[in-house]
Amino acid sequence: MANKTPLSKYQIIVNAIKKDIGDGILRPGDPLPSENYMSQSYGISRMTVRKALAVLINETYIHSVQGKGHFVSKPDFTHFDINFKTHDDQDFEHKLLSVDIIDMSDDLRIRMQNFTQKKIIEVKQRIFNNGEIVGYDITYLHYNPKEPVLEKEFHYINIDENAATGEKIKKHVTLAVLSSDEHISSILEVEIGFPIIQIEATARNEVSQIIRYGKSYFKGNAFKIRGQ
Amino acid sequence: MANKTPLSKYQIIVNAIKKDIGDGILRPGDPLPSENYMSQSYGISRMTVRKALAVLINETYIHSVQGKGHFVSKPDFTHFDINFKTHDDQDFEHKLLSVDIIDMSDDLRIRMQNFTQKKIIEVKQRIFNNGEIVGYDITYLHYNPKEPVLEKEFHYINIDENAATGEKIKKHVTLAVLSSDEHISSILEVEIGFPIIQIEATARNEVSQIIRYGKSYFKGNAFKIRGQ
DNA sequence: CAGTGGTCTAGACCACGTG
DNA sequence: ACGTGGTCTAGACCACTGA
Repeated sequence: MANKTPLSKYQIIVNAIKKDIGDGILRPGDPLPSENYMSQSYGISRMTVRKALAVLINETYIHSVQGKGHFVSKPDFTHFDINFKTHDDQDFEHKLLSVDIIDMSDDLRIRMQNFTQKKIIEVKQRIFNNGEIVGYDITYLHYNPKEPVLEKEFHYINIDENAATGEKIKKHVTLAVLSSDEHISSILEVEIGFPIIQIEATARNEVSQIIRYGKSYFKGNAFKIRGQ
Repeated sequence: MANKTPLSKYQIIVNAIKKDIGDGILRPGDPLPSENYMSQSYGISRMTVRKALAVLINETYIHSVQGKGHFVSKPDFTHFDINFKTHDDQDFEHKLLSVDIIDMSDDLRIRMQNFTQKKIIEVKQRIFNNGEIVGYDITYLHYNPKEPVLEKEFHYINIDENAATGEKIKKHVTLAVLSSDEHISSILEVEIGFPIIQIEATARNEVSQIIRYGKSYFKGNAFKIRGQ
């Protein structure tokens, strides 16, 4: 019944504040006691209080404003932490179908808002779970003959490329629902009309140039989603 | 061109490690130098190194294993951080339609796996953006006459109720696609057959009892999704 | 100005993993 | 026994807010 390991000091603070929020003692917008106050009232160091607050910020219970304090956040009904995982909680396997350097089509030029580049890298992958195909992905990458972009891409795809200068890649994902057409049906091995979830992903650099554009097609029944 | 505020020491470490991961110098599974090593090699305190690592852990670039070290994580293609927001990046507004204490239907008994409770709280909300209705939500909550559950629920809905004891609520969200039927069409003001995204959310307590069950219906075209 | 959070230090002790 | 990460301290200085 009792916990085997006693809770750490910061975890006790975390739980106490969560309870106050849950009980409505602290309500959205309310300020928390200051770090120094909590440090003294709990009899612990300020750094330990900050560790507790960091956990709560990370879990979006609160947020901080420099010079003002920490405040209880509004519960966010619009946010979900989603895992595209299968029922048995296994990861998907990605199998490369092809990597090509192709001429940009007019459609791609428009989608990637790039009218100067002539060639682009196209990566096609099939996505499997437990031997069964569950998805199909096409990704287009900016082609720069000087850089081993593909290498980089396969090393670590979710990277802020300009991290060294502190610049951020802005990613955008759109989810849509459609019925499988002949092409998708043949790849995913489903009948035409099967519900498909299409995920369209765009990555932009600091100056809003699209440096990556991809589309994934998943079987509508192929995944499980876990919410925060 | 230059940054106005110089980067903090921990941010420099964060960027350096991100760059090494991006360049493939550090690859998934690789260990990072130990905290003490980085502390010495960068000439900063261990706590500052830990702050940098905490940021990288938070952004899922790395993970730690006590007694062993920090390791570069595999890029996770199955994870998305989703915001159900509108194109203008505004939040949705939730407008309460009704709150009732109702008799459990057989269907609900099965969905909530509760065959002892007779009554349950039903909360219906419509979800608006910019004056336009974009969604509809029905949530069922465990009814306990002794507790002001509703109050609590409206204070803060994303709460770990048993936080004080360290117990966790397990939440589960399922996303499905369907065509609008007559009922949904009348509420969301769309024609029958309109693409609808249905989100089904279940919350379980420590002993896997379902304490909350809800369904939301969103217009398929009503949202934008941001991926991590 | 005083009060707040943000960064950083130089230690300490503990828990865990491996040889 | 030793190296790793996890927790914690008691200070320090800075940046920002608001009266």
